[in-house]
Amino acid sequence: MEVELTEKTTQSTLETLRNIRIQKLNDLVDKGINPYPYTFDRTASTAQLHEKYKDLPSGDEDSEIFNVAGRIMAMRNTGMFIDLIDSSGKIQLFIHKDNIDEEKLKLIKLLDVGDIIGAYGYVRRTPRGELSVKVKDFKILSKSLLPLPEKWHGLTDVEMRYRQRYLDMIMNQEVRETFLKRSRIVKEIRDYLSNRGFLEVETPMLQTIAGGATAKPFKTYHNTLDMEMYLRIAPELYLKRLMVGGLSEKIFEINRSFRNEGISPKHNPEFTMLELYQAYVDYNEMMVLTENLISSVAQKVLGTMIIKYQDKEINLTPPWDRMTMLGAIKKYTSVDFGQFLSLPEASEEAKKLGVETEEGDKWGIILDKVFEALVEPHLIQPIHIVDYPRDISPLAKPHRDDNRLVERFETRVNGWEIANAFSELTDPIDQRTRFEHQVATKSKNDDETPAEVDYDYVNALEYGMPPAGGLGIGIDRLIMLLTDSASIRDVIAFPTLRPRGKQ
RNA sequence: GCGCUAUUAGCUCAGCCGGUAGAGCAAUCCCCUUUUAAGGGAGAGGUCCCGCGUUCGAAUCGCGGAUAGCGCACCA
Repeated sequence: MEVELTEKTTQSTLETLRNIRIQKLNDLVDKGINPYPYTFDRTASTAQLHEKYKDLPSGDEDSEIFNVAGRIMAMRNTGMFIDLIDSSGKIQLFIHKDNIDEEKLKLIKLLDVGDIIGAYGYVRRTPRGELSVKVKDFKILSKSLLPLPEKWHGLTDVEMRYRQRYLDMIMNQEVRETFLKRSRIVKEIRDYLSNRGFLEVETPMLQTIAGGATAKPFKTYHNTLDMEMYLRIAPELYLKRLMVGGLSEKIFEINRSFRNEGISPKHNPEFTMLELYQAYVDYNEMMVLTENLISSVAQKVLGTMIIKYQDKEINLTPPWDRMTMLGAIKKYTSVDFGQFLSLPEASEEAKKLGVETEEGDKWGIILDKVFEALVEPHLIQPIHIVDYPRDISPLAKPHRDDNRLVERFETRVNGWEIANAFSELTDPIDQRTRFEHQVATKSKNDDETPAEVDYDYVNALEYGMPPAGGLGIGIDRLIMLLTDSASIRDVIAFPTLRPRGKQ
């Protein structure tokens, strides 16, 4: 089967390069070689060979035969030396006329950088110290038709790195490492929780009322049911229904939520969250769990609890500091908002500190704004900020000692909110009142507060939910910290981008 | 959503007080053959992001648009 060349009067350079490779592909077919065969019996990874032969002296060779496979990243001396990469690393292939069929040797002319090949041979370390596979035979496993980016500078164009992540991964080893770490981090979280009796569950991403957080949802539509639906902004209300059901005293979910909001180095429209609930404990237990979980994952994946993020050093060794929200504000602004109970007073004090507030801002919102502007930037080392204003926390139990507050904490690392947890509100009457109040006082341009009360959830609570601690952790941000990534797009393989007209 | 910046060969980048384009790598052909960004030689490759304008003349100046990065706003 011959492949037709692109018929065009004006060929772009890329089309020309592609056509040359298609010609090589046709030459292979003419020789009876399938350029896209089915299998290859790989017997060693490049890393395994480097490990096995790390003490092999320069100039020496072994007689054991291996099959390696991977992508050609460079060819030197007209193909006599080939750099081959696989997922574990890189090794040099040495293809010399003394070791290989004359016919096979000619095939090298039909190879290109980017092709995936399998090679058969034994290991030799060259006099210059490079571990190589001395190739007796090789097989083309996939003919590549498009040229890879330049070998020295690689692929640096950020847009192309995100749009064509596969190229980014081929060209940039550290990108592969980041995503390998991402996978290991998520696995360690699962293992940590499973080992402590947490049951992993899945709850709906398609919801009729997007609740469990304050955020603008994505809207979508179900044809057969003929109704609008929303992509979830949080799994919270469904996970707590499972707590009512008593499926397990400890449950967790790690999966995507979606928020129809701005995109930034710390925000992607779809992001991964861990949420967990544990019956019969309060938020104090969640603080301990948070720091033990995160520090343990760091230790397992990175081998240390002291991590570097950009130019900072962050020590994740538990226990972590704790400070009340009011206390933290007092520490960094010298203003005790606990004494400014009335709205006008609080607003006035915020203004004095240079924090803009808006008409209609509640006491808790003013506090939150002051906190974000003046306190958050100082919180580089891990810290639990404890006891939040009641009016920004509709799903948390009232504080047992102060009715303006709820039993909620947010864990800050590097100034970012990494975790958010409460003593979960289980009082159905209080919950109903708060939801109804929320919906009733929702202002016109507020597209983040749910438009209707989730009475089904309130109904579930009326059957009785055990007292419970609940915890949410932003997985992407945690991975950013643990992989020293500056942008959330560096830890999400395919971040949300506008489509391009042409590629 | 607003502001700033970027967009030139497949890739990485020069060129920008206006005179219609260059390099390195990759690719092609030749030479060489134990290389490490292999080396030597030759030739080739472009809607300078798109559109409109100013001008005798625009990659370069102006306006509009596209996409992206960063900052702000919103949020995790």
